Amino acid sequence: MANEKIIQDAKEKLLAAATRLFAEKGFAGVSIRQLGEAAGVNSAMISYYYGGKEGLYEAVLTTQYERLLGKFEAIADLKAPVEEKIRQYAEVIRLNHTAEQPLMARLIQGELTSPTACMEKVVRNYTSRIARIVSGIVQQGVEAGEFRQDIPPIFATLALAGMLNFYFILREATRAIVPIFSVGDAEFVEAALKIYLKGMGRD
Amino acid sequence: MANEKIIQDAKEKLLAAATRLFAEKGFAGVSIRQLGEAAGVNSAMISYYYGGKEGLYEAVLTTQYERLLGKFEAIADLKAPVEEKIRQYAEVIRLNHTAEQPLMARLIQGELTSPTACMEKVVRNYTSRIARIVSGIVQQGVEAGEFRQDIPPIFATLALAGMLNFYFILREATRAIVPIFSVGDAEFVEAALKIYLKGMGRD
DNA sequence: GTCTATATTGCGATAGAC
DNA sequence: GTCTATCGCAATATAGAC
Repeated sequence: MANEKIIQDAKEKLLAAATRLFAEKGFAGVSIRQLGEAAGVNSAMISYYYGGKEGLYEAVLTTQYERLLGKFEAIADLKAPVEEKIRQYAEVIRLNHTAEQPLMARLIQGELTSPTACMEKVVRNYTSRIARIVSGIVQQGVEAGEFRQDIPPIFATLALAGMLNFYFILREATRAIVPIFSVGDAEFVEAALKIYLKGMGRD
Repeated sequence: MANEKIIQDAKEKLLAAATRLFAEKGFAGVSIRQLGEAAGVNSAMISYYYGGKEGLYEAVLTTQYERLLGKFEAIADLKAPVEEKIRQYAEVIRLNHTAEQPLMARLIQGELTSPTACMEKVVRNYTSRIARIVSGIVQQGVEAGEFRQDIPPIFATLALAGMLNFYFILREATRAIVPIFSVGDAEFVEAALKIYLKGMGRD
């Protein structure tokens, strides 16, 4: 029905605007009035649809985490050598911070850095699930004899995730002033993978 | 004079309490009343000494950045092989997130992730200075023939900083639920250095 | 220097008209 | 479903007494 379409529109417009604004200013830095105005929806609708500002925030976080989780699961399920999976993982991280939804990455990183009290469970839940999936990929490399065996897979996972994500966090914070980031994201990812794949090599 | 001592005490107590509270809850998440109460100082003193909440925040950030910058400069100035400098750098990061001032690290990381509008210049200034110093250490390794030459030093620096810092960011956000972090920080740092030093090796 | 009291502004949430 | 109006509260900042 057309009515349901309109409702969906208002809900989705709120979700989209909230994703952007929360990412830019953090949960405490945005008011429901700003959220409503940015979405072109009356701010009272936030309570109506999401039960309040916190409910909207949780919806934003969950949506973005689910999207990311799905991508990592798809990579883990591929029939491919481990190096190819690692490269695809890196590419998801890169796209995630650039072309696709640059702000969503910032949102998740922000919540990671200083979690809102009420969101801790959500963050911990998804973080551990993602870590487990990527760790499984590294484990595959160890079992295939391609990766060294003296590093626990979860440590190797966190090292890789850190190399890639931290660069983009920093780039976002310092871009346009520091000349560091003039070379390009793809070049950094390539360099990081060189270090990582050699560092994890078995020989 | 005793009077100056007392003034200094109030200023310092505010700075110390603000460092802790801003780190825990972020800039927007703390009120000047909370800050004053935690410091045992009347909240009106914040405007008196620091010109307002933002001025206090800037003082906190600058103080902590200077502290960190000094440590990295000291390492860069050492007469030591590059591997030793890299290990000391990692140790500073580790201590910075654990024993010494665990919350201050969170504060800086938080500001890095989503800078307060008014703090962007401060963050960019210190970030670029720190990046340049650590990059100089890596450059030394390249020139000494110990590190590979096909990775730009600034990329190698960001990769190292990312491996180490991201782990602690994640640990802080997920600790006590996810069993990932039961093994210990020093063990992770050792594993990360193994990957990094082998990955950056010249052979 | 310190503190009380307060001016002013903005917040999140909701009752009630339509 | 949507919007206006408003309640109750908490925020920062400051004037002015001491």
